[in-house]
Amino acid sequence: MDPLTALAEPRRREILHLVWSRERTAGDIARRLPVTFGAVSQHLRVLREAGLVDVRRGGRQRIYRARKESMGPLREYLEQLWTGRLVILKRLAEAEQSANV
Amino acid sequence: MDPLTALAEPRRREILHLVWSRERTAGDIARRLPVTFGAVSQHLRVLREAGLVDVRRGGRQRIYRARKESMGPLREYLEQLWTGRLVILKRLAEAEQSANV
DNA sequence: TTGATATTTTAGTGTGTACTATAATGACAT
DNA sequence: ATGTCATTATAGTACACACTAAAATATCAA
Repeated sequence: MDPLTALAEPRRREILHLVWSRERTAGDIARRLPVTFGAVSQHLRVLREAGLVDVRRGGRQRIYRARKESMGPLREYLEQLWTGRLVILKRLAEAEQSANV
Repeated sequence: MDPLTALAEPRRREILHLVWSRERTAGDIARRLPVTFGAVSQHLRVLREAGLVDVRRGGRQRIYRARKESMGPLREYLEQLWTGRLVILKRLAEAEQSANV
C-alpha cells in the first residue's frame, strides 16, 4: 500500500503519531487505543509495508518507531498536522466558495 | 474530508494531476478518464471540499485547477510522486525486513 | 419559451477494508 | 517439554465509498 493510502486511515495516523518521537511496543500502542490488539497489529503491518514505521524485536515484544528519515515532504506535513500549524485547506476553500463561484 | 483522505483515492490523484499545471473543464477531465462524467464530478466535489482544487465558471463550463499554493508540503510530495523523484518507501522497508527482523 | 449543452445531484449496487473473535506463532521461564 | 506472555494471522461481519444510471439544475441560443 502506498504511503498516502496508508495515511488516509485516521487510526493509522494516530498510531504513527504514537511512535513519532519515541519507540513503543505493539502492546503499548494497543493499550492506548480503543480497539483490539488484533486491529492494531493489522494497522502496524500496513504502516510497515508502506515504509512508514520500522520494527525491531526486543524479547517477545515488537518495538515500533516512525521511519521519519525516509518520509520526505510527508514528514513536514504530518509534523505541521500534529503541531496544529497546518493551514486548514478545507475551511479556506469553503469560505471562497460561499464568496463567489 | 481532509486532504490526506481525499488523496488516498488513486482516481483523485489522477484528476489532481490533470489540473496540476493547467486548468481544465470538468468535461475535459472526464473525457480523459475511463469512468462516467458523474463519477468524475463526485471526485471533483471531494477535491474541492478538501481545498485541493479551485473552480470558476466559464459559460456553462466549470473550470478546475489545482490549488497548489495552499497545499504546503503536500505539494512537494505530489510533485516528487509525479516526476518519479520519490523514494520508494515500500521497497526500502521490504528490503530491510528480509535482511533482518 | 423551447432545445441543446455542461455539469451536478441522487438512488442503488458492489467491492474494499476496519473491526471483532479466535486460532496460530514465537520467545522466554520453569 | 509445558505454560505463560506478546504478537501476528485468519475468518467472518458491517460499514464506507467508488461507481453507474438517471434525474435535476444551470447557461446559452434560437
